[in-house]
Amino acid sequence: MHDIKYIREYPEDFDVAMARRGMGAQSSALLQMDGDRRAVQTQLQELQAKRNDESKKIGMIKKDGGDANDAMASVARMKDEMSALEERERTLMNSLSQHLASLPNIMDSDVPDGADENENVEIHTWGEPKNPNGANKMPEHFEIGEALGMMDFETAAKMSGSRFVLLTGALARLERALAQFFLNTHTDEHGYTEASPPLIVRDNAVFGTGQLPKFAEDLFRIPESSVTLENKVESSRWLIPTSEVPLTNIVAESIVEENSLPRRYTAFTPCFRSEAGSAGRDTRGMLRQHQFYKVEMVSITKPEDSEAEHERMLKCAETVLKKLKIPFRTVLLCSGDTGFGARKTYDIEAWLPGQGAYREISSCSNCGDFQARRMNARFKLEGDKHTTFLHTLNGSGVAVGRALIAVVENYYDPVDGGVYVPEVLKPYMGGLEKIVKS
RNA sequence: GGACAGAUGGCAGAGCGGUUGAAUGCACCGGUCUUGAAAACCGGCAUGGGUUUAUAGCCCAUCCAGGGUUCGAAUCCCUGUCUGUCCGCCA
Repeated sequence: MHDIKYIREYPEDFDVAMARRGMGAQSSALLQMDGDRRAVQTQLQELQAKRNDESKKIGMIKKDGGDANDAMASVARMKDEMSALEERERTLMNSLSQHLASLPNIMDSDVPDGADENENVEIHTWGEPKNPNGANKMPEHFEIGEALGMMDFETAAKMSGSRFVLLTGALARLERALAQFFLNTHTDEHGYTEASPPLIVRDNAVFGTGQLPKFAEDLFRIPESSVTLENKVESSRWLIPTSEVPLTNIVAESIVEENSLPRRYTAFTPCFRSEAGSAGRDTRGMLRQHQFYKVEMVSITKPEDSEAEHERMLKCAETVLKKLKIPFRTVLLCSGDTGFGARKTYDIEAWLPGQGAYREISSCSNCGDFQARRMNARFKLEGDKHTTFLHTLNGSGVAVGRALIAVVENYYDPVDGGVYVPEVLKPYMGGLEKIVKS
């Protein structure tokens, strides 16, 4: 994990921005830390310059066969002071970086204030929810799936524990059909480049997207250790919690060509989450699993383009739900519900007749330059001497497991307990019209 | 898993422990020449940081990463990462 590029002038409202995140004032402490660091650095650099001069002299004297003892003694005198300064600089830089790494992203000014998800703001709705008030008792997806004999939680628990599911037959195929449909739509119609990324990543990748160091407990860790002569070195790799991680890290540590922007990637991958701390929530069914499939969209843009790209991405996600004819609503997350790395987030919530509620099926976030700073991802404007941090965005397009739930509940036929196949999925289901108990 | 070899600027590719941020070629940008183009010739062409009103100058750092030896490291030593080749195993 490298040092995060820090801000030199904190904007007046930086402390206000942090307060919206429930954090105390930061700017004066940061400026102080940075000032200290720079003072030490300047001192050190002056010494280094002197040392370099002396060393060059020694080189020249020795070349001519002269006596360089005076110059060597002079350098020797600087040594202690230099190593002390180096040590101090390292310490100061480390604490500054660590501090910066722990700070959340600054939210966009149009993110509404609010404590939690109850204060998110509805932007719009689409479609006619079946059973809008939950007046009629309608079955939930797990009741439908279990009755069909194609959704088996017990068998999955036997081999893997809780929060896993075994799909079989037409429901297993439905999952694959959804993924295919999403991917094809995003690549063929929305201009995304399909990627098939690694599912296991290193520390720095997860740090770059912001899940580390703060949210390590939400991830599945693969411990690794290598034994060296002196000691045992512990390290880790991580199962990706979302393909946002590998897709965004495509541009990590690089300076991309301006004319290659915006870059848009989509991938269909499993996602792994420990779900630590969510004990007791959504325990029934496959709404909240340790492992689920998701089609993800990631965009890399210039700063001035990220807002428009965010709206575009949201439309791409909404489009697949419209094509599936799943009623949904779109909400703008309030300050209390906006994630650590996001500047602004829209959630799309699909209507689930069995629950009589809208439930999250997609989350589209503009991260601004937050992730780019962490992973040092830049581009260079034509004619500009310096590089500029990119903006990164990610969105589910959409969660496959939850889309399956939505299809099962919205296309349920109470007459025979079957599930109609949505029109757009039929080509992927071998023309099957309806999933019924075999 | 075992045994070797390697990692240098956008690319290719030099580099004895000493004024090397780094030869040379290609690519790219600007100019001269030309009716225009090509060729030829001339010039420019990394990133981060410090200082500074300055994207002027000066300075520091960076030749995969982190340590070390040394007055001085791209060059020597150690560790890690990655790449290549061979062997073993394997979807």
